[in-house]
Amino acid sequence: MSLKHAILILLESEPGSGYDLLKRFKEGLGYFWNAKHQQVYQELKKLNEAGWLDCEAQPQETRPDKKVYRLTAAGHAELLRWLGEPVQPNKINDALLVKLFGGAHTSTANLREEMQRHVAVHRKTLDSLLAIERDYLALPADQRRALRLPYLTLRRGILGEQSWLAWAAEVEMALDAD
Amino acid sequence: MSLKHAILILLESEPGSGYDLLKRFKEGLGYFWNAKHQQVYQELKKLNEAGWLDCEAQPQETRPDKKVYRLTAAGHAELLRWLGEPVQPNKINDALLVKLFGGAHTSTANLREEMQRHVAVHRKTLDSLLAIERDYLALPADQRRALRLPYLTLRRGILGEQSWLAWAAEVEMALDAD
DNA sequence: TGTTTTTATGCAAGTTTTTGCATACTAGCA
DNA sequence: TGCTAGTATGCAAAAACTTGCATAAAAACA
Repeated sequence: MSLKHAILILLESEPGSGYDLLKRFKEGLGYFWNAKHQQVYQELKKLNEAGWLDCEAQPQETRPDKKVYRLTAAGHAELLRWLGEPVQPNKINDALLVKLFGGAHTSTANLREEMQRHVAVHRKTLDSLLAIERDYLALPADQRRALRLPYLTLRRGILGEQSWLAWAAEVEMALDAD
Repeated sequence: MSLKHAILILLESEPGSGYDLLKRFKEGLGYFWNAKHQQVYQELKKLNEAGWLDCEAQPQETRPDKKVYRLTAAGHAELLRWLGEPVQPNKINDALLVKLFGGAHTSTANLREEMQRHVAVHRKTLDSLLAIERDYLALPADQRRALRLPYLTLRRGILGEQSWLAWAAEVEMALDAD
């Protein structure tokens, strides 16, 4: 599992607290790796106990204290080890498709509504991904170069969402044919 | 979670044993809902205890006994309830993208190899989905009509894999530019 | 004849993830 | 002034899922 390694990657580029990581997840990695705050805090604790992270409490005047984590040498080594190892192909668990698969037992209207809800979500995601892409493309060449691998993951999101919406159009046509 | 409901859907169309269900998973649902055999057997036990399934041991001469499960009225009601309820949008956890996101800490050659492994898997999946589609399209109209919802899930698989491969071509180009 | 695959089921232990609850202070809005 | 959103962390329990082990007989194959 890669929550561990997602965290290592984020902390490798910059140390931070659990809360910081959660914000960074939302901006980038979160599009293809989801984690609740409880899980991130737990995982940080475990990674710290395993010796992959160091933790330093950072007192703040007006806010609760931050615990700032950073990679240890062992953590860095583990990240490199993981990067050198093949990751196994993704398993997909998609409840919407399960519902559609069994959709014969419910009404077409119900399926149409369900699809519309999901279309709205996917369109919104696509919009925000395209906005990120516009910002990226406006960067100077050296910064674009530095971010070219995260950009490829962004492209995956964009192509994936576009493909999803194209499929949804097919589904709509098929359901309308009833 | 929908393993429960995936099982209910499969048993609604035809009663069967855990082993039967596993085979049916492989042929269809398994492309978008994964479950190991242990999980299916456990889940059947739970669904039986919850009163959604009935179980009847079916002795066989040459084979170990089969436990054939079928929906109860309560199970049927639960399936309808679930179908009427919105499913929440899918969460994606894709380790390959995590690796690519953090790929700056490893070699381009390593990333290229990783991509090639995944391309091979996705191409194979796409091929088998296209083969299923060919069979479907060769069916007489009434059978095609009966299977039109599962066919839509097949289309999702096909469009998704094609989109994945198009993305992989982009990645290959980007990595070659190094 | 020996090996692998298929049929058929399951326990036990571990890991991962979710859900629900809990605290506590600040800033901005109405 | 009271409400909502944001900052910042966590425990405990449950649910979901994986991994490893285990049995047992038949069929297919080489």
